Amino acid sequence: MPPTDTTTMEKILDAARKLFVQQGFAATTTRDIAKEAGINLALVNYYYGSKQNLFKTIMVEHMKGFMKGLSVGINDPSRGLEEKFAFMADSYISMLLVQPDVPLFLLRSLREEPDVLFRDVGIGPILTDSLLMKEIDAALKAQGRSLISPLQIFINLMGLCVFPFIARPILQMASGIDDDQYTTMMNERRSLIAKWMMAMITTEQR
Amino acid sequence: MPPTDTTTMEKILDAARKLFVQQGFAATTTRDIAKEAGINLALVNYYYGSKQNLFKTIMVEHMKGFMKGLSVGINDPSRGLEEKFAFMADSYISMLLVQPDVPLFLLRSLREEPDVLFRDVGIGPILTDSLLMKEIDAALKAQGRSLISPLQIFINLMGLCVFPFIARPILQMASGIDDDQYTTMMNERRSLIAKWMMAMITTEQR
DNA sequence: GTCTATATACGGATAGAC
DNA sequence: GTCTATCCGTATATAGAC
Repeated sequence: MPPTDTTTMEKILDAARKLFVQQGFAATTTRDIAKEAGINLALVNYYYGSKQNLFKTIMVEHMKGFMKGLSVGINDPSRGLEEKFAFMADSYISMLLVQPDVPLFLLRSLREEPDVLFRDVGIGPILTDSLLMKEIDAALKAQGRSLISPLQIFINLMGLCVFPFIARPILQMASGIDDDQYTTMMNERRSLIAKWMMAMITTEQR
Repeated sequence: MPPTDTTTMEKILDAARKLFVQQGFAATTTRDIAKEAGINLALVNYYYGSKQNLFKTIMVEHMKGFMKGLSVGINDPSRGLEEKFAFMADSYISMLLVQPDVPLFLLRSLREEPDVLFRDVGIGPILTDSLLMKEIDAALKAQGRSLISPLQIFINLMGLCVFPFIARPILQMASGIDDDQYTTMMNERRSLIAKWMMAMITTEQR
């Protein structure tokens, strides 16, 4: 995206983002970051104080981006339930094809520093009163399946989108398919997921 | 599980397993391991040569355990398709409730050292000729949905089982539910997943 | 703002006594 | 087999010159 970087601060941030997301906090050194950014080692601390602080900056940035996108998707009044599923799946898959390492980075980071979630990102239970959850709930009730929590369905949506990217190495090995075939499959999921979601909701209770 | 450890080698292995799985390779020090095991620092290298080698031992151990369980599940001739789904989901969820950090550990490790997969574990495309894949394929064809790869369905199965554990922190935050409620939900999934899987397969093509 | 040089600490690994 | 002591490389961070 940035062919010619602008300021030194941004060079550092770009390098740090790339390395932290790929390797995590402990495996990334400030020397790696300085080299990747093409700047002097001392400048990392000059601009960002500490490695910890630089990491937190990257983490909060990604976390906020995710929450923002999610918030828009689950509260879009212009789309019905299936359209919401389709739009969200398509959006996530587009993002994941470009940045496949981000989910693992976020999930890993949240285990190491769960406090960041509500301290620096200010995350609350944004799902609870969302339009999407209301619509899922209504659809379930229409099928007489009110015993199932709408959250179960939401978890499925996220899992169907994200998991194939997180688990790509092992899934590709176990199935013996190559990179191109896998990417093709991910693109097919753009439209499949919404249909699967509706099938899970509308299947009759047994 | 082990209230009284036996040999020094096992003490080290148990400590290393716990810490590596929780924190990953880079964030875990040999000193941490020695302290956790209650043994002398020098003994780590005495028994396992290097931190790298100890880590690989743990990684291969978990990887083989996973592959073994998977191999059994997908080739069980005594169960039909829906029963396979139900059995596999139930097995995975039981394991994940006890060891929720293992999937993230494996997926992370495989990114860092993908070679270990076929070098030390000897993993091939075990899915390709499995009974489960044949059955999924047959079920899809029976619905006139031969355009969908059975692998897509398998990915869904794994995602529905594993993802809620990997993403637990963020999902719990976003929904505002507590630990007990979340565990209850995971237990409900034991029986839900197989039904969802069948719904995804048997829903009519549109 | 950017560089060199360095303080300070920590981590992996081993030598050698017991 | 287990311990103490230590070597040696590397990492974060900063002081101070330019």
